Amino acid sequence: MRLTTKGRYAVTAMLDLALHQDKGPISLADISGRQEISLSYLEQLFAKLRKKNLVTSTRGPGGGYCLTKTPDEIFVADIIDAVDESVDATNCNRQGDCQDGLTCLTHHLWADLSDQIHQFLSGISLGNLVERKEIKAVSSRQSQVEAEKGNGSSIIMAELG
Amino acid sequence: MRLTTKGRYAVTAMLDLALHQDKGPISLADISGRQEISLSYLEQLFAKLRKKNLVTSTRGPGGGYCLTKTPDEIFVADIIDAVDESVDATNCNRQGDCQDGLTCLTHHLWADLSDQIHQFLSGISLGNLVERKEIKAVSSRQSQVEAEKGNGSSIIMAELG
DNA sequence: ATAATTTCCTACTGAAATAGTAGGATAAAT
DNA sequence: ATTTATCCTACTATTTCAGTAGGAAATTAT
Repeated sequence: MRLTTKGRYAVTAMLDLALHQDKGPISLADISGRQEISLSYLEQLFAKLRKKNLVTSTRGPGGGYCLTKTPDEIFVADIIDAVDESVDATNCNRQGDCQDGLTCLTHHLWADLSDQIHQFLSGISLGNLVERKEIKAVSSRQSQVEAEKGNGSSIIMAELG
Repeated sequence: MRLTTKGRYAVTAMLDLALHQDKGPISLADISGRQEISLSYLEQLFAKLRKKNLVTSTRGPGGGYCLTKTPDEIFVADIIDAVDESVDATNCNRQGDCQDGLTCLTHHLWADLSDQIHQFLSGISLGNLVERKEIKAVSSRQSQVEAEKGNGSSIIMAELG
């Protein structure tokens, strides 16, 4: 089992999509700018997300990605699974054949742990995350930073603040 | 965060110790035989377990390793931690400085997940595992296999069965 | 004493995965 | 026609895993 930057990037990018979905298709360049994830790496992750039917794409100017379902119907577990980060802690892929075709001494422990993690992550939807106030705060901070980058003016934001 | 063979081996070996602690110091060769873990790799893992004061060692013939505390006082989380498999799912080691010194969009999600996993694994002691009937079953199977290897006779076991 | 056992310690290694980079092809809008 | 953006493949430095190898030091038994 691993949970590394890959899975975190995927969830972060999908959450970014959920937060900005009202603006139509969101380009990976936008997500890359806001979340500071390499554009090319994002492309590879979204290839997998698209294959798993979590997002749809439109090409050309004004194009980008949209969520296939509503944020409430997309769960963190689905996203992590889509980019090949298994949430399974057993060595045998839950087959129970970890020691010469039979179960190893700790098989049941890892199976239980896997259940715990999976239950937790499949209980949290993008919709849940969007509603969290800590995440709203981070998101609005990111929008400000991007706006300042975009028009090169910190005076406007200073006036708003 | 990762949970791989390393952490699983460590927990399995420690559980093996707990199951056989009545026989005095247990050699890594014994554990290696029963759990099918490379002896040399076990040595490296036990170097870490010893540093974290989870086991004590005695050298020479009849020597081996003993648990420092009772099985009820040793928790799975301690073991995994000892062999450097962090149970932390955040990218910033819970510092909250994952994006330019500030928290990234999904920081709180990974912090919560980390709490879940840690809570689960630090709630399970070696003593708990020893009492589980699935684990008792696997352990007695392993003892039989080792006995057959040892005396080269399957007749005796056939009589017992 | 000597031999056997067992821990202890360091260095090395093949394989795999991560986290990218690079370069270009394809499609759509202005 | 140009720009924007996805799409696709291949390459790569770094790290870690999981294990091998070889020997030193300590302890027990013969």
